[in-house]
Amino acid sequence: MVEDNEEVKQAVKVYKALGEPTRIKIAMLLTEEKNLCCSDIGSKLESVAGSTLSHHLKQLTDCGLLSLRKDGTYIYYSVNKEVARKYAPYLLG
Amino acid sequence: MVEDNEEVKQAVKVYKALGEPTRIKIAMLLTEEKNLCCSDIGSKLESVAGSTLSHHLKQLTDCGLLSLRKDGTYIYYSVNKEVARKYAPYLLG
DNA sequence: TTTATATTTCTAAGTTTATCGAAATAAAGG
DNA sequence: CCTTTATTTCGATAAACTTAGAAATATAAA
Repeated sequence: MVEDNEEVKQAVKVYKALGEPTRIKIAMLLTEEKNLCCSDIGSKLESVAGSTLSHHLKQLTDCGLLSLRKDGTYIYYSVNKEVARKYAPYLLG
Repeated sequence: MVEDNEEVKQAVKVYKALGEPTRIKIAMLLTEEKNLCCSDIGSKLESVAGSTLSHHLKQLTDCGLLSLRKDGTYIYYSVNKEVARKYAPYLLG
């Protein structure tokens, strides 16, 4: 019987996060150019509401794939390369 | 602007397939032991209806992650290692 | 040919997800 | 303090997904 340990749970979260076109594009954007903020990212995608983007970024950070740094009103996102390397090195090119 | 080429579409499909607990377990099972048939796989998971299992296996093969070999009434599944290596080498341990 | 086994397809239910707009929160600048 | 900008939370809706049972299909075996 296959079990469901914490590492597998994280893998599922990461893959669920990447299994959506907008989110994989965000992840790919951030491997090319780090430290983009929410609105920078929005301007590089087509027509996504801010609230939608916020949900996507939350999923990507909750699974550990993105990390963030707050600076004033802005939040700068980057790819957490260790997590990407472990589960989806495809992102790193 | 980020574009949506065929390779990215396959990546999304693969990650969507792996972003579900039953399916990632199937994929992991099949990296350990190749050439399992649908009912073998079912017996290694807990309580999944045959029809459900069939849908999961279809998703995993449609994205290219599994390949299959028919033999009589049975269908034996294996992991397509090239695809796994490209998108999710995590599966290969 | 009848029976048994393996798998798929169909249909339907219940759940989750993606999305948006509007309101709320947070911080900066005037 | 008021305004602007950045982001999140809330509430709602439509689409997609997971699941299962029943019926259908396919193959093998008796």
